[in-house]
Amino acid sequence: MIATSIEQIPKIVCFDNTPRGRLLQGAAYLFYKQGYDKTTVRQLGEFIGIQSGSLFHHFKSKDEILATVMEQTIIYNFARLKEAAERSNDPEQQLRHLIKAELLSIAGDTGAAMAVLVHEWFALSKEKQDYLLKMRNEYEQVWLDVIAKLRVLGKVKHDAFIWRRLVGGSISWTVTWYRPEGKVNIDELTEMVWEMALK
Amino acid sequence: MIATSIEQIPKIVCFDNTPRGRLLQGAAYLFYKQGYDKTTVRQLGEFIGIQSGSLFHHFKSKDEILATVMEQTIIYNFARLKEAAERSNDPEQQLRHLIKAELLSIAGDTGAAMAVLVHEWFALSKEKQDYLLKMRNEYEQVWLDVIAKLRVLGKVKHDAFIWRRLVGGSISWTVTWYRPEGKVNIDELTEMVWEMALK
DNA sequence: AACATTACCAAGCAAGTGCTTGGTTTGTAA
DNA sequence: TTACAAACCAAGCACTTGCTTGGTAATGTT
Repeated sequence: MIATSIEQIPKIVCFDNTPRGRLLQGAAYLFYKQGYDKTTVRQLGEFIGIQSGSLFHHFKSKDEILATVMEQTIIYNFARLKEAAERSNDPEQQLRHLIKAELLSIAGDTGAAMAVLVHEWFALSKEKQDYLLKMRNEYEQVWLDVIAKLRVLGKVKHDAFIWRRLVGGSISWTVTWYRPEGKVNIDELTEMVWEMALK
Repeated sequence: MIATSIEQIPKIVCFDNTPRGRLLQGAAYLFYKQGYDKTTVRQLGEFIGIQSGSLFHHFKSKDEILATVMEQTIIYNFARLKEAAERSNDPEQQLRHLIKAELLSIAGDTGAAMAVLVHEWFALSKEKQDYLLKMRNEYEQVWLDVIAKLRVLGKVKHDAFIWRRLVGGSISWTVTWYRPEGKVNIDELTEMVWEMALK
């Protein structure tokens, strides 16, 4: 179930192939599988094939490793979301694209990293939380722009923030249950969420 | 922001007033505010006003404290959910009651304890996870029974499990954002989720 | 070849962790 | 009053943790 070395795990797209990138990749996987606190620097070192002390040549603290995993994940998925929004001019179709993009982030190729972002949020230091929250707000703004247009069209009646959180909840929660080999794929799931969202 | 002793915190309904109950109450609060791993037995002892070693007169490990907090929370909210289901015979109304009951669990009087259940799941040992999963299945069955009736009526078209997870996601996710002093109350939220859920 | 930079090792420190132990106090009921 | 169990204390053990340090190997550039 849990891999013993970094070669055996699926690649997470938001990390490059430098030593530093592989380190983040391994960290994301272990944090995902075991949680941040239960993953020791010794274990992480062994996993990617270096001494635990050598980790601190790349990052000055374990906390910074976690923060960087999260930061890269947000950056990558923010880009993906913006691309999705630009793929159409019709708000209803834009919404569909946003839903699919977010599902891909969470249940697809960056799933492990997104799970870390969701589950280990409180393990972060307060300052790093604040920093990442700013990036998160930009991300949310893409959603809110589309929702605003849907409200003008009368397709969304409720408060935009609350509505977004309910829809976002359905999507984010997939992190706890979705498996690619299960009975629905991302497209079908997109369709279901989309129908629910647009009453 | 974070209380320094147990007298200052709001009571969580699922724990009684014995020394053991207060211990659980304090643990739930600290685990909620700081996370399980960042809460030390020394801190918990100080919080409820005993020596850290004395905790182990009541529980044989820190892990068991966490598991008990979760167990009591599930038991309490399972009872609440069953009551809710029995409050009506009309499936649509039953659904409304279920939604409200679950929102109350998560965003209401057992919110802190439910947050622990959600966030610290991985901190549990594998055996305790399995044990609690069985209770969780009973809980889910209450939902599935109502959904089955809704499907017969044509009110729910999609797969029952997936549908439940999407709706449950919206509800569970409130743990990350809902504040009682915010712009919607539980009843309004219930209504929003209910409308979304029923096509 | 010479240098600079990046990547890493081996060893260990200081602090903190969950938990144990042997004993004392407090509550309760006969 | 006595008996007994529940509740708690004070001290500390055994271990793990993140991280530092002083040095070496690998890599790339000119």
